Amino acid sequence: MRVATWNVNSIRARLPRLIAWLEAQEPDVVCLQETKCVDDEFPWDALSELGYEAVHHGQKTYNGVAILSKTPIEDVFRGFPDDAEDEQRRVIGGTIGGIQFLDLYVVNGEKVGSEKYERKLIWLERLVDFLASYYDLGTPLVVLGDFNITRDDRDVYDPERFRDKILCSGPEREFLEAILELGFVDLVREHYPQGGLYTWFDFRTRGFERGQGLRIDHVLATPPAARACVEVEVDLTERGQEKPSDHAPVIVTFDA
DNA sequence: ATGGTAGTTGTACTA
Repeated sequence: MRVATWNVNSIRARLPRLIAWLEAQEPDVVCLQETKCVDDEFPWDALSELGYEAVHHGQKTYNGVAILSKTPIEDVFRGFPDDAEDEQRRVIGGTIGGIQFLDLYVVNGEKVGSEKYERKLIWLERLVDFLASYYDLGTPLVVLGDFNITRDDRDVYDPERFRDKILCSGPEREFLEAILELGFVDLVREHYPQGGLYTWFDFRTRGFERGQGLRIDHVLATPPAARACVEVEVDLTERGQEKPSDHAPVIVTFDA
């Protein structure tokens, strides 16, 4: 089973690329972030024509997550189960082929010390509580998506430039570590311990053209899922296409 | 310390 995560930065703007990428890569499961649309604008038919069933938790203009799958998606839930408000749609979960998936678009946080940053930390605390209380972490579970956090300096092209800045600050990284301490394996790190493999490149600084990126998209797996992982790839070719997202897809392969 | 681009939107906001 080939499983991908990709922040598409608007599924409507990215639809031509998404279709070409699905045809080329033929992943079985795709977790998307930043769909930036409501259900009525979601490209159900185009995805169905490619053989994908989809579940979506979207909103106008911002956020939005979706799971695409060639086989049935079961036990779907949208948002944290205890979130009555759910104004920012950042979470969707489901089970495919006996593996549970949790697709996340973590709050960006704008700038360390800002109000959005404080909301990011509160959101992350809630995520850790949710993972610890909702799941049996001895079962196959993959938590993946745009975490908007670098794990450590190996994930930063210029660590000094980003020292204690947003996406790299200590408190953010501590929440990512807290998730890993629950027993998750960071699959990209496991396969590329040397670092220097990035998933996001800032449009503003022409980061991709300069090789200046960050690894902020992650695939975290519980031990039974991690043991089945045989291959990990960041699709930098996609990031170099015309009209790309600012994020590259991350693809992992699980042996059946 | 700041800005740069992109998407959606509507003449600002988020990333």
